Amino acid sequence: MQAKNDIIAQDLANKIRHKIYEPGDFLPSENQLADLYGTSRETIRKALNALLSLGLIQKIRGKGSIVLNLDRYSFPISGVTSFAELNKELGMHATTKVLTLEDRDNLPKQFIEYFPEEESSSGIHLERLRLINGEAEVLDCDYLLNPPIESIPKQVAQASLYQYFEYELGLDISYATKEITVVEVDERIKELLSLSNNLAVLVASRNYLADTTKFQLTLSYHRPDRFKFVDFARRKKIKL
Amino acid sequence: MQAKNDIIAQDLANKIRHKIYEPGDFLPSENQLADLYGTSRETIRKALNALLSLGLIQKIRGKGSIVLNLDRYSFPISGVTSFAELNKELGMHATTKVLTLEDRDNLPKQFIEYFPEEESSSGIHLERLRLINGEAEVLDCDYLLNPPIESIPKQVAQASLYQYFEYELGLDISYATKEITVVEVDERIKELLSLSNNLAVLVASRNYLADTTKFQLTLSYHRPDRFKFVDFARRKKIKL
DNA sequence: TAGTGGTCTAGACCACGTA
DNA sequence: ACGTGGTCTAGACCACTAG
Repeated sequence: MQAKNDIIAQDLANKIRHKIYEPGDFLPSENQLADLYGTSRETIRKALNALLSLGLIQKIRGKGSIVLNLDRYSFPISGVTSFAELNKELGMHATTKVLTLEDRDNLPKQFIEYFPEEESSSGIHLERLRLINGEAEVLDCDYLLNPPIESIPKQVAQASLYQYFEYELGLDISYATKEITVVEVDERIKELLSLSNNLAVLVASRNYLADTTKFQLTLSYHRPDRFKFVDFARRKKIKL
Repeated sequence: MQAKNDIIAQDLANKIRHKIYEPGDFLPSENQLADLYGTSRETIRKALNALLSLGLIQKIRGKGSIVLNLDRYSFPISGVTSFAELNKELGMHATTKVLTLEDRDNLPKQFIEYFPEEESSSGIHLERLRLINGEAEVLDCDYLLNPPIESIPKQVAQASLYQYFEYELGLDISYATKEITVVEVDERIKELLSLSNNLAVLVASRNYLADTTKFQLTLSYHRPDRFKFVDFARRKKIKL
């Protein structure tokens, strides 16, 4: 059973997506929405907060909730999302070539620099080349920690890891930390990505389950000329 | 008057910062916190949600709220934050050299490719070189839109734009969209940043006030070998 | 003055984890 | 059985924007 506030948030997001509420429009007021959805105002507010943090709306006191411009220029793709999901969402028609899929007792060399804390963890080493229109775009190097991941069927590596984790294994993927840098790569990666020099954009991430178990380390090497990371951010009220 | 839930969130964040609650510890339960702070549980939950989205804690149903590991490896610096704020927060001892500060009737050429929608907007063109230990690190090129920004005193350009906007002008800085790419730069930028080739990391952002007024366009050119962007992200429940 | 969002409350019921 | 977080409610008061 989905929470009522999530259902409402999803419904409003869909209506914004399908231009039932257009950028610049005001949503119905919170009281009206509460009537519309037959719920309390606090529940409506929780739904609106979800849209707020996604950058779909902006709330203006005394006036209402205005739909923001999410088209053309901005296109937040950050978050914890798999390549397969992005591919589907953006209609990229990408293909995946599995280069490596092997069980290991310790972390492959290339990962140690970025994830030294997992040096002696057992897991599954997975390397996949992502191609768009036949051109190499990204090299995804994953290390799936065991536990909690016992094994990866070959066709899953080819398709969607996240769908397998969430729907087959019932894992609750929750959060990630990411680090974007520019690095020098070796000849192998240079050739795989058809780079003109030895620089690539590296996105290194640690991915966690809802119970704080770390389950995935990823090194994503991107072609610098194709890399683009778009983000929506709100000014923090809390100072760390 | 600060909202009670913000005060509580700030207080808990401080206690986590100062290791009163350490990574791996559980916070007091929501009911206990409600008693401690003399407030209702829903207010506590709003405070905890702020810490959740910052990546400071993880809530586990049936168990409690556990403090996450924010040290060593991860260090979320994303969001809508000015260089002066980062400088202070991280103790970087950076200096700023103002290269350009002039009123304009239209957008400078270099901005048009990234912000075509503002081509004929008047504003203030500001270029600042950020140095750390005397070495050029970042070139920040800003265009402050007029309105809402009328003018920038020279010493403000030297110090903190955001402090001036928020405390002097009373502007309510609210959100931003950012785009990170790798670009080829011209000779001028190459020399300013002492680049060995003509590649730089570009962070282009549009910054908005709470009433959705766009007030700042920024092009930040970073040395690739020094650039690092760290982010914390939660898996989205809402599908766009 | 009326309507909007911002905040807070006191209580309720549920689902999950632990013992 | 008990404590935890997850959700929802109906109402209250406030601050702000508008006509």
